[in-house]
Amino acid sequence: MAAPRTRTGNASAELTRSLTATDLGSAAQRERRKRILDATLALASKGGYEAVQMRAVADRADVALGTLYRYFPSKIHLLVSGLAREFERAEERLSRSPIPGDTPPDRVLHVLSLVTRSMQREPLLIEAMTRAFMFADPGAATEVNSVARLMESMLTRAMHDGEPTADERAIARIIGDVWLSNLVAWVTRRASADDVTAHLELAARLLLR
Amino acid sequence: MAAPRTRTGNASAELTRSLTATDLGSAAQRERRKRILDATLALASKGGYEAVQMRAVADRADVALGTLYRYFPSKIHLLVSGLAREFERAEERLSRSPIPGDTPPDRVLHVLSLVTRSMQREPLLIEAMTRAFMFADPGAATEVNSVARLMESMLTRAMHDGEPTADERAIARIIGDVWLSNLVAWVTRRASADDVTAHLELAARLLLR
DNA sequence: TTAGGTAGTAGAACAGGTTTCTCTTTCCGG
DNA sequence: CCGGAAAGAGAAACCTGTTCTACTACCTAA
Repeated sequence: MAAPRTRTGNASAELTRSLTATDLGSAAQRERRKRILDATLALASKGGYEAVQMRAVADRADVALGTLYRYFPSKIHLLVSGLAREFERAEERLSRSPIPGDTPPDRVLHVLSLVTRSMQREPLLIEAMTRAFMFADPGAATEVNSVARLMESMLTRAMHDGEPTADERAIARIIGDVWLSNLVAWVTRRASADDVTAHLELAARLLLR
Repeated sequence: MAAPRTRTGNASAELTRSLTATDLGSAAQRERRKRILDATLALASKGGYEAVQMRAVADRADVALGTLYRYFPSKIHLLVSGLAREFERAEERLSRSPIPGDTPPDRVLHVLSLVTRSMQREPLLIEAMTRAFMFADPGAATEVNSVARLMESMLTRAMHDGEPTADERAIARIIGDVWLSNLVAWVTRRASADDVTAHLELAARLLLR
């Protein structure tokens, strides 16, 4: 990034972690956090990664720059936290009704096709969140991890309701890996949305035969 | 990045592309390009992505900052071009002797284990190049593409000598995808080198059974 | 009530990627 | 050899992520 001046001090070891939703006692704080993430996603939707500028986010969220940094210690934390919130919402939506599809691979592909559709609906938003996720360094591991967990749980749940077997879990992880790599390829325009879908279907076919 | 001021002008359409090795007629230019990439890799080895600072690269390569930007229009182009050079060298080395391993999956895993070993030998270098590759935007598509091509050709060649079948190509691509995703997980310390190896072996086993 | 700590605001300051400007130097066709 | 274009040097300027300072508001425990 611009000038990640060699991080000083940092004794409390909590300085590099975003304030998670549960940390925030006061309603005003939850409200602030929501405004910040809303502003982030709005800017990302409109102009992608580069449009998510910290001053712009702070302005739009009606918060001082210092406050923004208190809630999210870097642009990466901010965007990945936004991604996590989107995943949480998606999982909530998914859990409300059974996932269509007769076989596990069908259902996995159905879930992933939702993402592919959102790629076409909100390309800049997906670009911003994907690039942040991929660019993250260990300092944002907590946030990245929670996204990875959500992703995996969505995929394993799609395979079937009960507890997944080890192989099923492995397959879900591989499909998730293919999906991530293809997302990256899509961001750099090396692959179209149709390419991504085709590759995912092929992977599912090869893995679940 | 810091200040990718909305790119102005850019009429020649060549401004956003690195000078490839073959573009460079003069020996002095090839030499300059080599010095720049050497400096880049040296700094990356020592301090990872954040240590590859454009002014530092220019200094170390004994080149003016403007010249550096003439050769590589951004830090991302620079690092991804360095990665491409490494891949070319690796492919050259690989093509000199047959790849060990009795079965296609064995050979693919052998090739990938070379990378895993280099991850342990030069973690910061791998971190720098991986993050640049993953963070790339369409402006660096040319460079990213050439890396992707090299990677795929290395993997398909590892499977066996002749022309690969469509399924083989697909499998190589999937394994490459798994590898990339795991590289990212390794960079954020969500996965150890052993985890990466284990996941790759598992993927190979599931795909090539 | 009051001292002290926490969260917030406003704005300056700093760092590093990128651009721009102004020479010099090098190269090349005539 | 000559003049102009292209390439390079050097340095300032600009933009945006990040950090820091000074100040205010509020909340809580003594």
